Amino acid sequence: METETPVAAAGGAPSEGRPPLSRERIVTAALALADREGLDALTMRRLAADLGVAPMAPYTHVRSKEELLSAMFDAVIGSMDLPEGDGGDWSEELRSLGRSFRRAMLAHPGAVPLCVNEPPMGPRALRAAEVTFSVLRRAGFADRDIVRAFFTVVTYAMGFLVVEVAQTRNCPPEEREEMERQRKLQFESLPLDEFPNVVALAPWLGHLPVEEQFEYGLDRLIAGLEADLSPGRVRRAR
Amino acid sequence: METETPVAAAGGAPSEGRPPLSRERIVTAALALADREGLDALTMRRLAADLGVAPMAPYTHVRSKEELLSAMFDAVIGSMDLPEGDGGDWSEELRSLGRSFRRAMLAHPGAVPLCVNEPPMGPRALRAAEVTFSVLRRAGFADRDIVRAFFTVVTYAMGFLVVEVAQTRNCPPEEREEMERQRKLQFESLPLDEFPNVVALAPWLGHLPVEEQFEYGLDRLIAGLEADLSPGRVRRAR
DNA sequence: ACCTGAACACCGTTCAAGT
DNA sequence: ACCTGAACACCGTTCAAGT
Repeated sequence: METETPVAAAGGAPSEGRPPLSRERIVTAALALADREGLDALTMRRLAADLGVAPMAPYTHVRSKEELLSAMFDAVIGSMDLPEGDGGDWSEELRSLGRSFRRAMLAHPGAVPLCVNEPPMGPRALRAAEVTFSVLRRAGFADRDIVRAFFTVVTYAMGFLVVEVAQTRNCPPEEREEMERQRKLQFESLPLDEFPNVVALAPWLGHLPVEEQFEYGLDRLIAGLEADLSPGRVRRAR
Repeated sequence: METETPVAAAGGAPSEGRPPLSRERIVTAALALADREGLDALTMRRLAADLGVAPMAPYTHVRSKEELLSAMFDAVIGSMDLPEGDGGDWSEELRSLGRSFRRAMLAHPGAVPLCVNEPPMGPRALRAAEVTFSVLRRAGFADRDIVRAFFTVVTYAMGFLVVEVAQTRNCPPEEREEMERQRKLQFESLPLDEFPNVVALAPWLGHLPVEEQFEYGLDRLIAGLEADLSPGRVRRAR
């Protein structure tokens, strides 16, 4: 988070001049730990150790581990870059919001798996939602479709991110190429009569350029929304 | 799984006439446990207890908990209903594959969070992938776009499901209506000057008909794919 | 109000034995 | 080959104390 207070960041002696615990300090430390070693390594006990404090101390500021996880997710989404101006093509603005969401989440890969727990509607995430709603409203969507379109884009982006970081986390970049080659070979060697398409597509299935794939899906989704809006098409009743 | 052997399903005495452990029996029991009490309750120790066996016994058939989770996910996707005929509108077939995926996953809600670990490309899931590829090929997509379109639809469906079951799990149907009313009120009471759209959309944000929302996104996505394919539009180079 | 320390009821997995 | 039992190094959270 950019709101992080950098005071005494390099934790020195355990109990000397240590700033008092606060919700924000706890969330920041939790994000740092999850980013460094993965969400599984984020343990209330390890978190307390990182903060130089007894295992139960964080519970004064956070009701439970689950509440902490929610706060972490909300904090990351709250750090999204949001467009300022009200001008420009709505579809380009929506695309840019999608990219912004991905960028913010990738800055804290440890928090990405939290996507699965709840839609991004926490206190700090609300600003991003508001901006997205206003973009869709100016595009001409009806109230109901604004909400539907919003959740559709969010669903796509979350699904993508969650799989993206899961893939990149459990396989360091050095082994990456080798793994892709392995997977390609595996698909190629399947029985041709049973899996003709999997075999034929093996080269593409082995190596998915992640950036391009994100853009492709986002493009198709927004094109689909555009088609729903365009005057040449009959709007569905209700 | 429909391949489940129903022999001695009602586990009686701990060590009398019990069928020998097998990978399949383990996966089936693990799915049953996860469906009943959630993925968090799926513990190697509890699983062993359910199977009437020592904590370490399952490890003879399964290398680690992670491997078991992969097998569970693959088994659920392998249970998808797949269209037989090669006829019909490709977009309708794709829609129906999306629905089939959701139906299969919802039949085992405990396995849904596993979506985040890997794309559905395991041994049993491959049949579903093959069918989807063939539908997209007949639609006229180039090899590369077949794969891109496939992963886009899968990403959307997985993202949707993961949030859907997370929402329905930690809130029983009785409390559901009350929670929705609460959320609506919460959105309505936000400062109007800061969140005009969130306030205006509160009724829709409170209550999202889940079935409809899934169909909406799937429709828009497929419409977007259609637009990429239609002759009236210039196909992108490369 | 904020933090501590011991304790409870759990985990996944290793390892050496058993049959 | 398949299963057991004890053990190791952990969990989240409750509870009674401390300051």
